[in-house]
Amino acid sequence: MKDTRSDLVRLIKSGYCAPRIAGIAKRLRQPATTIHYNIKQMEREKVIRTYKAVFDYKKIDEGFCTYVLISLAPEEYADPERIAKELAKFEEVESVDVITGGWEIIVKIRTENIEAYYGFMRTVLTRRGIAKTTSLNSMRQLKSEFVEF
Amino acid sequence: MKDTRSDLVRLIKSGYCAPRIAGIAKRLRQPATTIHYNIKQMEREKVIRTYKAVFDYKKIDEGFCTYVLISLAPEEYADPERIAKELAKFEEVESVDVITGGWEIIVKIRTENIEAYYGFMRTVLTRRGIAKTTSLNSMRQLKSEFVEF
DNA sequence: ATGCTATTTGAATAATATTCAATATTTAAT
DNA sequence: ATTAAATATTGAATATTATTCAAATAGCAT
Repeated sequence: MKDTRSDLVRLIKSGYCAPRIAGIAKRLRQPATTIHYNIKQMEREKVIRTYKAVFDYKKIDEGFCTYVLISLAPEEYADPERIAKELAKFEEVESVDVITGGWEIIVKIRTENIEAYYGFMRTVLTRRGIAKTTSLNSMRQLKSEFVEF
Repeated sequence: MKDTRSDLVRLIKSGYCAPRIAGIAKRLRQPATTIHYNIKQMEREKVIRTYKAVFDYKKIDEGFCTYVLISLAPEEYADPERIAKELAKFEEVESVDVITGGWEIIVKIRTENIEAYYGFMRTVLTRRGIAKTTSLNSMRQLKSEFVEF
């Protein structure tokens, strides 16, 4: 058996999907061409960024979810985006925001389990510029990516 | 002009999309029927929960993004999910998690602006059971829903 | 090796997206 | 209010894509 599944997951995690125009048209009781026109317009204007799949993350070995609050070292205050951009590159990272409040960055991370998270933490969240981290572990996810569980 | 757009946004925000099998097949250099078989399997097994659109949220009047750390009142400790579930119902809420650490719940909220957020905060985040909230405003989003900006 | 089950695949069909041209609606200027 | 220009809606025709089906192949347990 080929391992098609992980390739598939990787692709549809952030793209390779499309709107179901016929279904939308039926639901909104409008001609498919009208729906098509409006959606293409939103795509052209970049209102829609992409289409993607949402997973049951436990079933794709990303069941362990953590929010990490990051305090930067003073020398990074001038440009918190530098580190934020670096963090965004990792596939384990679902989201990265530069924030106000007691911390500079919040990152949402999905790994298989606590060991994998510990590994990520040690290799990534200990780099120069990151002064301190606070991990908030998700024990239960009621909603994610606007999708209720 | 009909207001097709907001209907459209509402629908594709959490569904009414599908994988582009032909595109995936070409990319992975595999027959479309093989891709189709594997994807249908993942759908049956509920590995894939749904397909959805990702937006440039500023362009759909959801540009103001906040993470809220919630401390529950002691009488809610036994069942933090009760309140978490309630919060998940609001369309402004992107995600809700019950967490470990200094707070019980973390919520990600998207509103048009700070006034709309204030309104949400006053009506929703002040209900019985919620003892204290800490708002972390997103000043810049580098990644969201696994999609880099 | 044998049989059994799960997966892969190509050919045929069904369904859907897209294009195009015509019509209707909105917008802005006078 | 009238007009002209730009934008949006729509049905019919076409192109593309998903899906079904049957056959072939590969994996697995005994």
